[in-house]
Amino acid sequence: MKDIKHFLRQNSLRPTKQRVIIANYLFDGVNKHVTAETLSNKLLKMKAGISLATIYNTLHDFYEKGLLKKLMINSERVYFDTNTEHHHHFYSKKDQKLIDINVDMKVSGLPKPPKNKKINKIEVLVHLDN
Amino acid sequence: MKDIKHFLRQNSLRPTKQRVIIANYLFDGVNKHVTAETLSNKLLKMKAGISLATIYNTLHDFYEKGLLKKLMINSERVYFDTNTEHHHHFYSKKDQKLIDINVDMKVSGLPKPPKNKKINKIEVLVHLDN
DNA sequence: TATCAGTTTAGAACGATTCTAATGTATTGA
DNA sequence: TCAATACATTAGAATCGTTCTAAACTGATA
Ligand SMILES: [Mn+2]
Ligand SMILES: [Mn+2]
Ligand SMILES: [Zn+2]
Ligand SMILES: [Zn+2]
Repeated sequence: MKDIKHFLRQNSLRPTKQRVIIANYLFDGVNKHVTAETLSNKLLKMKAGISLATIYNTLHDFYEKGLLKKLMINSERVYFDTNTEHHHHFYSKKDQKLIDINVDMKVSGLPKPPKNKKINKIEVLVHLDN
Repeated sequence: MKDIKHFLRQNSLRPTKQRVIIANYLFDGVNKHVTAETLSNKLLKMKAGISLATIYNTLHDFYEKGLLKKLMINSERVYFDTNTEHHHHFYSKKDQKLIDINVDMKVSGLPKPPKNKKINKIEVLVHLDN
């Protein structure tokens, strides 16, 4: 992501100082799973104090533009995923960490969905012990 | 569940009035997915006003005795499942409803878990559109 | 039936998230 | 270039599901 400002404009997002900092971090080429809190901590370490309100706003703005995926695997916090391809996860509750499963997995033996309902997507979550 | 009092005692739970009412409803032979709120509403309709604190306490007590499974598929509320067998779900976000998938499903192509980690369980969640 | 550990309860506290409304800034068109 | 304006940022309040607290209550036991 060389020109983040251009990238943001392409996605109908004004390249404000805060968005540039956050986008530079999130879209550096390494897929990430962040929460508002982990992102805030990371930005503080980078000496970029951005208010929590802006962090929430920005994550949602990026999500609405399709730049992030939202993962709701846990009732205490929302994860945002920079990998927007359909994929699955390993999840360690102990570490509160997600790891992408990008390989092609198949789910067989799936029954028909209930009447008048259509399958949107299938999510496999592999819980790790330790 | 004929004798709920006996059932509760067998599980090291005192058969108090509130627990008997809740257990009678939850373990009537029909599997259910409840949240504290849906359970509270159901009990109100049955003219059994039980405080929310007791509902949360009781759900957690039953969970700790292995009588309920806890499902965290959604960041806004916790579901408790009376089906404690390993199984999967259809989920309709619109209806906020879960439907059990009891048939034998297989997930193939799963990669090895990360070093020093062991797979605890695999959960398949099938999101429905409407 | 007295005792007491366990239970229930209302309401306070908590924590993630959203909202509010005041202030600041990117964009644009004269 | 530079106001005018629309959009963005922010601190702090509000919200909402859930947990905690501490006082009143009750089931189990002897
Ligand atoms: Mn968070
Ligand atoms: Mn609930
Ligand atoms: Zn991912
Ligand atoms: Zn179920």
